[in-house]
Amino acid sequence: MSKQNLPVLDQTTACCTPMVREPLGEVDAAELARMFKALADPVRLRLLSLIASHDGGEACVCDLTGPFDVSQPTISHHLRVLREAGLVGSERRGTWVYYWVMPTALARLSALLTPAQTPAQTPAQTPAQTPAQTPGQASAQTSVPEKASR
Amino acid sequence: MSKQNLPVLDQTTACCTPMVREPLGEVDAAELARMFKALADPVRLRLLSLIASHDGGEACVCDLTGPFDVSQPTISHHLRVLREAGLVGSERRGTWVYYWVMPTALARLSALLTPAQTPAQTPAQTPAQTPAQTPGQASAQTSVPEKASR
DNA sequence: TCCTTGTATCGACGACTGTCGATACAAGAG
DNA sequence: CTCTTGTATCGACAGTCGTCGATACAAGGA
Repeated sequence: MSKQNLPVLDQTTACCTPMVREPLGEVDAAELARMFKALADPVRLRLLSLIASHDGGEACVCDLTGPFDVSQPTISHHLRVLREAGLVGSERRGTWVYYWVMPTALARLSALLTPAQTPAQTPAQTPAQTPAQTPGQASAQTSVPEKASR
Repeated sequence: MSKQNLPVLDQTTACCTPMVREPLGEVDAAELARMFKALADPVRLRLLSLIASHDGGEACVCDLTGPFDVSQPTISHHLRVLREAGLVGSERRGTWVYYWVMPTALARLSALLTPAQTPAQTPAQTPAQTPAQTPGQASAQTSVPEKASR
């Protein structure tokens, strides 16, 4: 925890364009990676979905410690990670502390991962051996495409 | 690398429902966390955007090692992480190896993070002190909401 | 055949992360 | 005030991750 104490990520700087359109800059990539890192844990993912799907869009911590096998300090730690990534907000109300999701943060990540605007068809599945541009120099690569499976 | 050798994640099992609708199961959360973990690095995020925004939707590794400060083995390692998470595919064509994004994988994560179907208004920003359901027992919490900022 | 270039794997090392028990803080009840 | 309950912080520890140099493998050219 002695790394950097950037207080809380908020979505003011980086982009909302799908990454298919243009490559990410270093600064945007670093900030987005911090948000994805907060999502990169099964417990946090379930916590987030539990909060998001709860009545009223928010949940008390006492509703969140039950469904998990981990201890209460661990749940508290995960909630802090989600909060510091800007994915949830929190508020104490009397005895209990409530958490809710930040829809703008989720929407931003969702938009980033949107494959394309044109909903034509999935252009993968076989990359349709478009030679694109041969990296070094032009050479007709008519060799058999061989899966680099491992 | 001695952990588990699950070969490559493919999107056959888990859901495509936004997590706002229903809580994630343990199995789905674990698999989705593996995919988000692959996105949780600035270099991998930039690699993915570089591949996705490249001409023809695919890029040679030789196009990808240039824009980064890290070494070639590190780039190769990151590409492998992306491939084993099911986010990109790869193929050797003669001398060069090409990578492309898997749009279905990205679309699945994007759908999961979609805040809501109803595009009414953002229900956060002030959680609208709905008492929802008092956790332990009914008690009128009319105390002032105080931000649990840190 | 040997040489060169492109890419992947190996082994190592430092940094970070998830988890725990112990403990501290916050707020209400008696 | 003291007690109880809900939540957060503190250290510590094991496991994982990102990075590197060295090296191996793949493919084409001389």
